[in-house]
Amino acid sequence: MRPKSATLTEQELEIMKIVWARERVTVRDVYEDMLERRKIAYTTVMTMMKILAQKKYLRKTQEDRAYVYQPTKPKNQVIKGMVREFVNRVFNGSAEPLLVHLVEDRKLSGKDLEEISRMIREGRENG
Amino acid sequence: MRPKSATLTEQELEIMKIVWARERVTVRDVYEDMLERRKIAYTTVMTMMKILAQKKYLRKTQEDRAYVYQPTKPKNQVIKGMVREFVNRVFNGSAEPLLVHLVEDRKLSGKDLEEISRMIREGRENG
DNA sequence: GGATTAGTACTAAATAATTAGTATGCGACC
DNA sequence: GGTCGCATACTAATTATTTAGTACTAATCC
Repeated sequence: MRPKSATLTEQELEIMKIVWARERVTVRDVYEDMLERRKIAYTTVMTMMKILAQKKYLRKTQEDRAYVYQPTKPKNQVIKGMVREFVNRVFNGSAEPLLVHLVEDRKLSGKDLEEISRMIREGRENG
Repeated sequence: MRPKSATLTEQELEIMKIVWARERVTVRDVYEDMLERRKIAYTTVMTMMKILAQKKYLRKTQEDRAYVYQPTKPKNQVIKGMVREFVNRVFNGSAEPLLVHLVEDRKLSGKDLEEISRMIREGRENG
């Protein structure tokens, strides 16, 4: 009865970050990337990527010996979904309290906010 | 080897929200609150609260027949930890991209940002 | 051609998270 | 005093997540 994660799990995200950064990867590519940061088995990476393919986050195409994996959804879209899920779960959907936390935690300064609000004002053509 | 959650899990958070809102609760209080939103067993709530007590999020004191539970950590502090964990995991620690997503997703308007940045400017005594 | 290498599929085991059943005790009520 | 309701402790089952081993295949190397 445990609910399946509606978004990417921690390890899935780790892998997707690598895939998005390179666009076209083999299991080996991802494996070697991850190995630099921690001990992990090749087959573990393979299993995770198979799951990501099942979940439609990756598309695989046979190419020479190994499969080549590519993301099916743009990073932006997926991350936005994760943010939305987080805001819903933790803040019941409203973003202001999140913002307050970020500021209190010095993740954002008033300067950052002004900068971004200026960006918004200037980049508002299509609404 | 699956890593234990460093922060509150989904259901744990659900319960903690109720506890924070009331400050002093019994299992039954939480159970009835949750029942309004979904089907759940009394013992399930009890198990979760026992876990939260083990994890030091709750403190229980015998009182009459049932235990009374109280939060040990303020909501603000715990939520801040969750935000931090999320920003680290998803955005490698930097908050600006999160902000951009929030704005793109219409969770925040330029007006919201300006408002909050004004609040910061005015409320900056101790830094 | 046999050994080595790199890849995949299949299988499975460990742990975390979630849910809940059963047994048991204690006070209230009749 | 027996029964009922409510509380807890203990136990356990289910599912998701993470990790990886084993067997097999195909290409490569000597």
